Amino acid sequence: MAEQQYSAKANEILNAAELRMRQGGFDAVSYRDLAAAVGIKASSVHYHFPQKADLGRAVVERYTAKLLAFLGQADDPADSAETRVQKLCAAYQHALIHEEVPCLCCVLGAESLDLPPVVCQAVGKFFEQMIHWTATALLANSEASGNGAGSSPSDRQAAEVLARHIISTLQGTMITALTLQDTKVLTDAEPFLLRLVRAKDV
Amino acid sequence: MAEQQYSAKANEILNAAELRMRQGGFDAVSYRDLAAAVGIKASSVHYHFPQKADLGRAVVERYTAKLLAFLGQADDPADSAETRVQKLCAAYQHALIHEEVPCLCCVLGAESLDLPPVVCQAVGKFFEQMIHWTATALLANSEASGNGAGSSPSDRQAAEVLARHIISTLQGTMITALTLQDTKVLTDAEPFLLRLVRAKDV
DNA sequence: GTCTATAATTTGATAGAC
DNA sequence: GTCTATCAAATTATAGAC
Repeated sequence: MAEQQYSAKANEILNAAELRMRQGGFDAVSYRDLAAAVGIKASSVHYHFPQKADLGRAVVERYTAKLLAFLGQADDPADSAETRVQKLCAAYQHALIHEEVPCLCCVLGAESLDLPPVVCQAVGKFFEQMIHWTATALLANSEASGNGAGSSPSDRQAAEVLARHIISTLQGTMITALTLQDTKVLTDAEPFLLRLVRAKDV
Repeated sequence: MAEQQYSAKANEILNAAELRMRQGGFDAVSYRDLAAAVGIKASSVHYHFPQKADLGRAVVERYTAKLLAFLGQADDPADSAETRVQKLCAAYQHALIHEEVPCLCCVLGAESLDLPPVVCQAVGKFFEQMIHWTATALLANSEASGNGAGSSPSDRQAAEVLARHIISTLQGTMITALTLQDTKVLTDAEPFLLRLVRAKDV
């Protein structure tokens, strides 16, 4: 969790690279365009990120850390499972509606089969961590309530399955929202997901 | 619905282009690679598809027609809404598990913001037609059963929302399945979706 | 329909000066 | 850290012969 992990200029480059990747995928990023976006030359961008695959990995890792930081502790006792999933939905809605680009790992995940290995691994780790956060968010609730024994292995497994489903649905709705140019698909998903969260507790 | 819309060689090219696009997106396709795949030269591929955007559009349109043909009539009275959604799930499972590549429009949809306009429009049309098929599949059931009045406008709207959600979820689970290298995410989605279909009828 | 040849551009990446 | 200069390779696309 070291702050200032990248220099100010390196962060500018990562910002520009993240935006382009979220618009058009890994191949949409070029050193020339990044250079122009941050006011230096392409060879100077290579100084900060020698290989494009390393740049890609850095973008994904920073993105993952940012999103998890926004979501906060998955087992914050102040929240219910429903509230936590709402927070997750809000994060995805903010990305598409206000930043006007889909989730980075939605775009990169779709081209997984053609991604440089280090980038592909970073995307895989993003999904693992997001699913872990969500599964914990679903479970922490039932632990806090009545039955003090914590969550059983089968509870954990059910939460994992539901968490994967929730993350997947959010990614998919972003794609449909993009193609139909209508963010309603994404906001409409929230009640469907919350229904599943509630059904799980019953 | 003209048969033989493309020559045999053009179809070979479309096959190769579809595979590459489903692996790595629109930019992953190159005339050189396509030429090598079908045993001719790049300039000869240009004879069949002068512009790359046209090639992309053709791939998407043929893909859309193929999938809709496989799904068949959305209001076949022999099936229930549940059976029809199962058929839809089966189509997506077949793509990922047996063809070992995700849905073409999952990949292209994710890079919508950077696609040539004609390709983007074709992808949008794919989603519209898939959602229309699914909404009809959901409604045809309640029409066939007891209340002979057909579906009310609010029924149609609810079916549209659910249809968009189902299509979106299938796309999203493909992405997660790819990144986790585990097709279970996709097969696990089916019971969640069928639950929503059943809940709608109650 | 397919070929050779070629054009014009873009790409990721490196060497070396300042 | 940033620059100029340069490279080798790949890209879409066209002209014209067969």
